[in-house]
Amino acid sequence: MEKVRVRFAPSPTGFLHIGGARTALFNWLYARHNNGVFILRIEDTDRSRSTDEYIDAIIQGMKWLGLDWDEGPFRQTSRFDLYRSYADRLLKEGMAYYCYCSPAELEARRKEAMAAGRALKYDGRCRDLREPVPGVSPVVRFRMPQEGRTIVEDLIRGRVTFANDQLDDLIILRSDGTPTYNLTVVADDIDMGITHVIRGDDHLNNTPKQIQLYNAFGYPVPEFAHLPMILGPDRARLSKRHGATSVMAYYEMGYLPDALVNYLVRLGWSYGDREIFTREELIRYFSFENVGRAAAVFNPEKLLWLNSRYIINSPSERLAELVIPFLARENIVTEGWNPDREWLARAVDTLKERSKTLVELARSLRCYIAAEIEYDEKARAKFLNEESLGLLTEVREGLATLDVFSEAEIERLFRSIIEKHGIKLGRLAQPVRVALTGGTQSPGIFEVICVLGREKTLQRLQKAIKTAGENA
RNA sequence: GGUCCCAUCGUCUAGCGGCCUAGGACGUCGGCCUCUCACGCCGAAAACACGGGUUCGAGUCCCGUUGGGAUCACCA
Repeated sequence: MEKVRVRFAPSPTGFLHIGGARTALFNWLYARHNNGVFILRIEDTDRSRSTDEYIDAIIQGMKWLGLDWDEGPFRQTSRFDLYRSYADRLLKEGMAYYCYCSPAELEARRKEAMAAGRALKYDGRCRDLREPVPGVSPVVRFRMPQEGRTIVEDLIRGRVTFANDQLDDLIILRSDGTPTYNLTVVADDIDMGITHVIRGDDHLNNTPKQIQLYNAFGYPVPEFAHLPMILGPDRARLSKRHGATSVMAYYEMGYLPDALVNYLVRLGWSYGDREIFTREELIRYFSFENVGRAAAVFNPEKLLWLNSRYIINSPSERLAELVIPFLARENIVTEGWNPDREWLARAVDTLKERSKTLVELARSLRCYIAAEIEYDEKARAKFLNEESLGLLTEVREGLATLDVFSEAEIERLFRSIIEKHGIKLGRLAQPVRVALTGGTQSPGIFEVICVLGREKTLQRLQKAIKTAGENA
């Protein structure tokens, strides 16, 4: 069988967004599953809206997601000669013609058609024009067959039939000679030997037109697979007004790329009851058979849950590395901070099961790293007072003289103190927690003490004892 | 408006005629665990849009209705 060749073809008129990322992902998965080739092609023929910054942003997004491509990136703006030759062929063979209608005329006729309830379609009045209209630079239109039907055999949708008389004589060359979308896609897909066109559902209506172009050029059509759209909570197509749609925004918010990939793939694809997959599993199991047909609502809560799962399952050493930029961004450390990695990993280890994002992880790391901690006012009032003063002092003295500063030894010390006073562990742990972290929520108190180390612990206890004294 | 697509819990989905008393996951609510918060564990509420067929039998097949979405550019 012919080697699978697929492409992701974004237009650089914005950042890589969630919808585009999923299209890229499905292409990538299909390529990898079939040991095929994944091509990145930048569709930048609309030069007024395309920018190099967006191209960079798209590439950055792809890289962050780990969607590596085998060929490209190709830019359509550097392939105009190719499109020109395809258009010329059509012109020469009478399958395309010059159209002299002005944009204003076209617009007027469209309005008219809309009012009359007809299809908004070019009426073909320049089809059989013999002589050029002087002083007008024409566009080139494709002579679309008007008889019969065009059938799209879609790997996801099944058979979709279009009546040819619904199809427009589409413009393939603008009046300035530049090619338009439908021409460039077909020319490129032919030229690049694309075997499977995997793209958003919004292109389904373009497909019969493109099939006619393939026919005109005398090339067999590729396989098509139209993916369902991703919707916002209001069931409208996901867009900026729904909040974060740029892939890199999820980096900023502390998401792991694998979590986003996992979430995106499950939006519209399933594999029995399974929710969490490694990349290798995704590649192994991926198939269009399991891709759904209905549009899916993007659910940030489930993504957040998945991210927390990925954080819990990531090695702490790895998380320690990943969280450093976030510590800097949160102003918890300064740029260029170079911690003891082993210590950081231990600190992360105590926090990762209570952090849903790297941002949360960074923030909760603050109490281990900061030189000074601030007390939460309510926590201070409730736990650093006359009642805890003695206990805090006892803990401090005990810790100061502990032979081995280990979790086991620290716990032994705590147990002996509560036994002596006949109190529950909470009565002792909470004041110490506030003393060491400033708040009432933290990892296990013995872990905290251990990670903090003897020096910092004693320092903070000292300060808390002073505060408790003043509060008494 | 024309054309095309879609339709199972709030959300993502399993289901490809009998295994469905409709399963899983997120979220929600209760409980357990417990030094706090989490994690984990147990449990609960929660869906086949509607109406016709076909069939011994329909969430599953067909038709219609309704409702959503996409598209109809010298954008891609």
